Amino acid sequence: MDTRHGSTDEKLERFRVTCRERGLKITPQRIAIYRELSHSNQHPNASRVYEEVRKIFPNISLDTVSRTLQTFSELDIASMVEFSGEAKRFDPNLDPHHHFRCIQCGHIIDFCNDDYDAIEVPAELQTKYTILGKRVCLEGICDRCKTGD
Amino acid sequence: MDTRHGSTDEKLERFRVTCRERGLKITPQRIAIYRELSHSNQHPNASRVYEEVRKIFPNISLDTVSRTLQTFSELDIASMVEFSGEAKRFDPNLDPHHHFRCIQCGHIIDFCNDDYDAIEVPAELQTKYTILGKRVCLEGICDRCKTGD
DNA sequence: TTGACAAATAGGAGTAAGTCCTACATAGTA
DNA sequence: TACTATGTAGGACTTACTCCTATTTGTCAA
Repeated sequence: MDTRHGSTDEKLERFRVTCRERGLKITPQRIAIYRELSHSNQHPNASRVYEEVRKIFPNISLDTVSRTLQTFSELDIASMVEFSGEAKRFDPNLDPHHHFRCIQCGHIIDFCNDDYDAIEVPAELQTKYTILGKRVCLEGICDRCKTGD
Repeated sequence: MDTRHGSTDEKLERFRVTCRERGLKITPQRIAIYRELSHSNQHPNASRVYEEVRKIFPNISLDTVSRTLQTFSELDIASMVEFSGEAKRFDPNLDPHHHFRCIQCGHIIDFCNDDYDAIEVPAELQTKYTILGKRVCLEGICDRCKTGD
């Protein structure tokens, strides 16, 4: 899957173009971070990327890696895995339901939907893994943040 | 939505029964934590529950709240919001895709599925909120953890 | 090509959220 | 009612950032 969209060189060239378009300075650190992220298929966190990039830039700081990954996700150069980076959150609702989360205020809204409950797990996943839960996760801006903020 | 399944008293009675069934001692702290969780529709984290429960038990510790919520989710008295409680994880894949996450090793696997891409956002959500992303999140045990561990 | 300057970085301090440890307390039972 | 496994409080520790400030560096304009 990770080769569907071209070689590393192509990816890096697209990365440079995107940075220029969005007014982001192209620094060796950013290139190294982007390269490491796009090589990994582990959905790494900042610490993991930091450990790898440090092999090339021993003086890079974790803060730089953290900020850079954040910047990438804000500018749609990468995305952040939904709900990650939040404290453990608990839900007393045990019935099948789905989540909408506001990316601004973090509020999570439960909703029910029969069509979503009925989605099927692809056969190839079902044989390979033991599926224990399935849920549709929507993200966006909630009504409050849209109006008042 | 939070009243669909009966009054607070009914919930608490069911809670007591479940605890007994699973050999969990019924302590005043656990009752207070459960009550607070089931009153909230905020998907609270341990700190928030702690702040509330402290109003009734000023000496309760955050550790107790934390452990108790963890216990509740292990015994299916509550659930933990998927991916929460993990460090921010980043994904270089910007194409529509979905996530399977192993609840044992934390590994996240991307997969593509046209049916999942095609799911529609319910009209009432679409008018109320601005939907920016949608994804199916599956959870379970991955092939590695099933066999080797 | 060279400044100038806004943006980015390094390194250290600070913070949030949770987990570990151990002595003490108590719910459930016999 | 007394015993014991289970649970709790409080403090130390850990992880993963996030903030701050001085220094450095891409980029643009002359």
